[in-house]
This record gives sequence, structure tokens and C-alpha cells, in this order.
Amino acid sequence: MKIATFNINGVKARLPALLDWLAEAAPDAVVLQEIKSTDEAFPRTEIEDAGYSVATHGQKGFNGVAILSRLPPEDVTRGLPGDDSDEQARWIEATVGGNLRLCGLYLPNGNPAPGPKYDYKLAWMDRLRARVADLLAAEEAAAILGDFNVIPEAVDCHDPAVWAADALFLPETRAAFRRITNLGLTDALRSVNAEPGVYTFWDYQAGAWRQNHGIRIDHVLLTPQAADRLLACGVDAEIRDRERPSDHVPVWAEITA
DNA sequence: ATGCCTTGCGGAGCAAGA
Repeated sequence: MKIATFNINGVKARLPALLDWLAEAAPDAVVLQEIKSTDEAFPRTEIEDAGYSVATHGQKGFNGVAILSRLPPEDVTRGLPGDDSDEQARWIEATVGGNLRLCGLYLPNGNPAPGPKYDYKLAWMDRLRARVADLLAAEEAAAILGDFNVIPEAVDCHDPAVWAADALFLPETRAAFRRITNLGLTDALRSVNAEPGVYTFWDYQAGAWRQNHGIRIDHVLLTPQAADRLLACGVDAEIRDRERPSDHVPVWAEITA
């Protein structure tokens, strides 16, 4: 079973690019972030025609996540537990293939830091930690994947000095990320590839893609029971070179059925 | 350089992203 995460940066603006990638990469299940669409406006029919069932958790204009699955996603839940007043659409869960829980997330950016947006990011990460603790306690196969807006290590960006004061790379951000992974999650990409300079995002500005000034912020984290089944993991960086691309590229993992 | 692009919203020019 091939799973993937893709920050699509506007699903309506990016529909041809998404359909092309789905046809080529042929993932069995995908979590999308930044669909920037309500549930009603999501291009459901076009994606169903490509062979996927669709579960969305959208909002108007910003954010928004979705799960696409060859087999109908089961037991879908929407919204990260822990704050009923949080109206931002950043979390969706479903069971796919009968035996893998997918948790798709769009973690807050947090800039500028310090400030209320950074406080929201850290509070959201604390809620994520609580959900991950529950998933681990269940001792079942789960993948927590999406746009984490966290650069875990210096090797995950072209120039650490550029990112030193940024909400994606501040020591407090990286410590909050470690408090989650240290509970017992495997970073799928790093478990198969220790090379530095593997990126998943390149800014539209200042020729970042052309100069390979990227960062690795889209991650696939696995519970031990899912990590046991990991066969391969990679980044489809080549599609960043296409017409009207997202500024993120997909990260995928092959998991035994 | 609070820029540099890009999308959504709305129907001009912001807000937000990272």
C-alpha cells in the first residue's frame, strides 16, 4: 500500500497538476493540505472519476485538509481533539486498507514568532502530542503525515542561518517536535535515507527552486506497528519543475498491506 | 527590504503563506 502527503496549495487552482500526479504516482491513499476550499466547493467528482473516494475537512479561503483513498476511507474523524473553540481545518483521520490509521495534518506556520500565531502553533503541537500518545497506547499501525511546518534538523534546510529566527526552525519549535517523535514515532524518510539536502518545499520567491534553496517540512511519521511494515519512502521532487506547481511536493511511503 | 511569488476573495488590493 502506497500512502502519500501533498500540500496542494489550492486544490481548485492545482486540479490538473493533482490529477497528473495521481495518475503517475498511483498512491492508494493521499492526505492533502491547504485545499483552500469548503467541502461543497471541493472538486470531488473529478477526483472520484480518477478512482478515489474523498473525505474533506475544508474551510473558506484558507487551510483545509482531505483524504483520498482507493478503498473508501473508514471511521473518518475531523478536527484535532483538545480545543473545541479551534475553528481552523487542520486535521483529518481515517482508516484505509482496513488496517492503517491515517492522520493527515496541516500544522500552523507560527510566524511571526514570538506572537499569538506562534503561541497557537505551540498549543496545537501540544494537542498533537496528546493525540499521538493515545495512538501509541493503542499499539496499532498509524501514520501521522502532512505539512508539519517544522524543519527538524539543520540538514533539513539549505542554510540554517536563514531560518534561525523563523517559527519553522526555532529551538522551541524543534523541541516541541522532538517531544512528539520521542514518544516513539519513526520519521519514515530518515529511516531509509540519511543524506542531507532532501527537501519538500521551495519558496516561489527569489529563485529558491532553481538554486535548490529548500526545506524539509512535510513528514511521514509512523507508529512502531506501521514502521514494521515500511518498505520504502521518497519525495517526488521532480514535479516542482512543472507549470504552476505547488510550492510543496509529495512525500510517499510504501507500507506492506 | 514588512521585498522577491502565489492563491483566495471579490471585483481593488489585502491576508496569509514559509
